[in-house]
Amino acid sequence: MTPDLTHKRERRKEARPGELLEAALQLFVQKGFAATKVEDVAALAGVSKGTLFLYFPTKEDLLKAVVSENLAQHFPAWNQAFEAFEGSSAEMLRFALGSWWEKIGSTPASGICKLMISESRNFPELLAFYVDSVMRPGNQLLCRILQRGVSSGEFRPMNCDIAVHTIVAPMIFLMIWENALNAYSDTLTMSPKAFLDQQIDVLLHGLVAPPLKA
Amino acid sequence: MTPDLTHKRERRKEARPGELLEAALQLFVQKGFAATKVEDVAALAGVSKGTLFLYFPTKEDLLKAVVSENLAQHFPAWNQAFEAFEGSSAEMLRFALGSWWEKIGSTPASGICKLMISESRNFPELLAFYVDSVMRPGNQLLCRILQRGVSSGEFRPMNCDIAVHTIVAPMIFLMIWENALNAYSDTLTMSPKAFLDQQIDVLLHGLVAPPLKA
Amino acid sequence: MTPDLTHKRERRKEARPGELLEAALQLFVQKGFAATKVEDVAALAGVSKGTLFLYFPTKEDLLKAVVSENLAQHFPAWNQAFEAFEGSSAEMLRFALGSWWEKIGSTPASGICKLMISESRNFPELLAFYVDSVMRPGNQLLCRILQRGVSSGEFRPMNCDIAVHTIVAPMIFLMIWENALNAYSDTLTMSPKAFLDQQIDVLLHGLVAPPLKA
Amino acid sequence: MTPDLTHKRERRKEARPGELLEAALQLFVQKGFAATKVEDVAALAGVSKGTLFLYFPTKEDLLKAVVSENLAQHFPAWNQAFEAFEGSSAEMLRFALGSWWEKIGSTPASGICKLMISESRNFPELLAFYVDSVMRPGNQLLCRILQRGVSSGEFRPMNCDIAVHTIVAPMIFLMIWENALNAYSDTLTMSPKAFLDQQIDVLLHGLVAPPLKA
DNA sequence: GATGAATGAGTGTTCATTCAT
DNA sequence: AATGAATGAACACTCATTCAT
Repeated sequence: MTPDLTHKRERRKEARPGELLEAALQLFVQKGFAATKVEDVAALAGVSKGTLFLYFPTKEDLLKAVVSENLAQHFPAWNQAFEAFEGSSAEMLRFALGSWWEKIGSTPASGICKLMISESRNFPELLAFYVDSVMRPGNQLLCRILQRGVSSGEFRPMNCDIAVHTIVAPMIFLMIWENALNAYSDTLTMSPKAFLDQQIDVLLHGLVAPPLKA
Repeated sequence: MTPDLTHKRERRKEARPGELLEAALQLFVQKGFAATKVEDVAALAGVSKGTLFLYFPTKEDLLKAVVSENLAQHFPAWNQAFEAFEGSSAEMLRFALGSWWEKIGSTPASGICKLMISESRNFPELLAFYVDSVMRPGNQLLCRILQRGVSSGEFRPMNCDIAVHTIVAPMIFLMIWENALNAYSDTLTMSPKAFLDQQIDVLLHGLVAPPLKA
Repeated sequence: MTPDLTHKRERRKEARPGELLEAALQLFVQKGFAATKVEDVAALAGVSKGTLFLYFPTKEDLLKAVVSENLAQHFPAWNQAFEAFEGSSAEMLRFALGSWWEKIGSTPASGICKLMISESRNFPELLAFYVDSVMRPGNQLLCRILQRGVSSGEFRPMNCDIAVHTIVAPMIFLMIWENALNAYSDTLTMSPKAFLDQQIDVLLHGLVAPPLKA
Repeated sequence: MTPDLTHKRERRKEARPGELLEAALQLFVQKGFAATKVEDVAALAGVSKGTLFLYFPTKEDLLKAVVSENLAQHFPAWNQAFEAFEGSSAEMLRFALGSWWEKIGSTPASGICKLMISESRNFPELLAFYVDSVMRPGNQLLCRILQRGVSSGEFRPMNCDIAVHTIVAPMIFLMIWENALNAYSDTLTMSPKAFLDQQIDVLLHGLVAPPLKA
């Protein structure tokens, strides 16, 4: 009757793991790992409980897959962009944060951050994996941006390893805001864009007013 | 030594809730609410499972008590200190962060932050309570500090409601660092003090080097 | 023998609730609701504890199902039989009690009576349901039988609403005897049939000897 | 101050077991043995949980005491009344039921009947005790009344052992009515007195109208 | 004697995982 | 491959009983 039914089904079959991972990410971020039922994940993905176990042998394996599947394939491109960038270091920083917001911060992938915060101590290997494949590369990239600015004299001298956290903190803040506080959004509203803009401004120029030109 | 050990039982009775809350805070922060067994909380507090339920009718009530008991007796004193403070606004900001680090950031109470991030969506009333009794008062105090600096001309004009988050982000970052990442402390080391110092420096003066005096 | 044993699983699925209800009836009647463990019910039905909860969300729901499932499909047929009956009202009464004994009194369903007596005050809604679907219809049917006899002059005039209880009391007595006292059957023996026969005889003719015909 | 305080306290002390038994009877009848908490019994008696265990080593012992304490010291007097009775056997029957209603049926002691029905199979020794000290003596007394009537020609010949149950059934019916159905009293109303009167009338004279005197 | 804080065995209920269909 | 009925280990919570005060 429907000539492409078999085709559709095969497509679905191949899409299954992805749909399950998507559903799992959403629920794990929302309720936490322990409080999420595999049956709910399966239901959200539109399959039965048994099917989930066809693709992921245990709930913990599902978690691991959720984390590793969502992890930044972005670094190669970002590193390349860093090498090719021709503007000022301030512009580069602005570009980096903007790109991060577009690819990660504003997407469901930002939930991984909350997930790691919540579950890191229950799954240390997962944390190690996350540190190695996300935190360290990310910090290194930012560090290189800062050092570029310092070398060129655009930025003040600084301990870049520490200063990196100054850049990272508001990113984490935003991801937590999006994924943990939106339940209370009636009174807690904030425009991420406006926040990011002001944030970069403060980062670059500080809170202190410049001395009046004499 | 302690001559009134005769009333051991009664003295214990008064100490119990506190000991249980301490144990619960530790385990809830470490493993999350759902993954923590009430029996483990009781054992860590040195009592039996039944005893816990003598003081907290349900596990959820225990969580609520953990959050509310650890919250913000500090604001009255902090608000007073703000009124009485006589130095510059930059010094006031430094003082505020230092005081926060001493009373909260470096203590087990900092775990509440991770706890709220992890459980906010499962317990919206708890989040509401936290927002009302911690986040809002805290933001208001910081906002007033910023406005004081702007009014006196010490700080640049700014949207203080947004800028507050710039102050808060590294505080949250530190609390998460302490309570979520310490499992990986071998490679992730950071001196909170050094971070805070540099953080305030950047906040005040920005990353950009000042123009050379002509 | 049974060629369709291939669908064993599905056939079981349909049989499960019934088997569980049977087991629950037996144990609830024997030990009481509170003193019966769901695990024992499940074991008696030949399934695991978890399976029981697949069919009945709580122990209390199981109790409700036990009561409602065992109730009074008999009234339509009995009412019909009443309309069609052609003999004397004494014969009708004899027939009614005999039919009740056959369908209810001598079967496990008679245990519902003890169950209701024991649990009525803990589950008032259950009692309401029982009153509405068993006691009231039953009393009404008996009342109509008595009124038929009074109308025809076969029975003495009487307050039928009260007299009904005179018919019902020995029925309850028998059901209690069967379900509560059989543990002591060594010394407490009674032939229900003989009791019922004599009972009807007394009901019809009384204990008092008829005056000698002069 | 109050000179008889010590006296009062001693009186209370001696009254304790009785108050506890009274409370236990009420709650056991109301909720069943298993569903009754010893703490509730103690509270209803106005003492603490610990005190109850001072008088009754276990909950089961409390049940046993409740049953045995409430058991008929009435038989000696009743047996005596039987010997001395001078009226007709019909009058004697009427007197017996009236006396039973006054001393037992209309008092909290009637709850023992429901209690035995509910718990007999969980506590066979208790049932044995009840059968020996209540049921058998009671049946024997009634049996003798019936035989007296048969011997004198006042009653028709009958199998008294069976006929006894015909007398007993409405008594049990009344006790159950009082102790199990009163939760539904809105629609289930019945005057015990009226019921007993009509009951005796039917017992003596039957439902069947006497043949018209020719 | 009286109390009530403490205990821990016991029970209702959940849910990750298995496997016959 | 997909299903969902079945399982049973695990956990929150209860309550009879104990015992220090």
